[in-house]
Amino acid sequence: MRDETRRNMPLFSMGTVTKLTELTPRQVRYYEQQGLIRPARTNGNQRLFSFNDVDRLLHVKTLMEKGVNIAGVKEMLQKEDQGETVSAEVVEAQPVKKPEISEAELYKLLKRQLADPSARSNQNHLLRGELSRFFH
DNA sequence: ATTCTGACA
DNA sequence: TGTCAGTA
Repeated sequence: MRDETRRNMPLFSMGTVTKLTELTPRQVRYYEQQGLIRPARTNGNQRLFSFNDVDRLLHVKTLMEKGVNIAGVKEMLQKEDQGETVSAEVVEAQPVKKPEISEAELYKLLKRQLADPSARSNQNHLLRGELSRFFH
């Protein structure tokens, strides 16, 4: 199947996403309300995030850490969605380059997560299960 | 055990 | 944003 299709495949649970992004569930839900992401839902109304969602979330995170507010992040992601390049001062913040998280970076994150021994018998099994579908 | 929505001493 | 409540 097409790569874009794979990247939009609903795979991850809230728990997995919060561990992958280091964001709190509160933040993830809030960003969704702001229209920054639109994860799919299970029959039980549970969110199912795609690779793209995680990617965007990480993007949002780095932007916010640079002092950009929701309005600013919203504008930047919106323009990037339109294919435009966000260079800097559209917002009341610091100059933002091109923090677009690369797939390589995302894979590294996932790999570390899967290999992390400190995270004892946690839910790596869960993550593996979710990813197995992606790598099918 | 997890996640969800709504609400605010 | 945190957090507690009452569900599904």
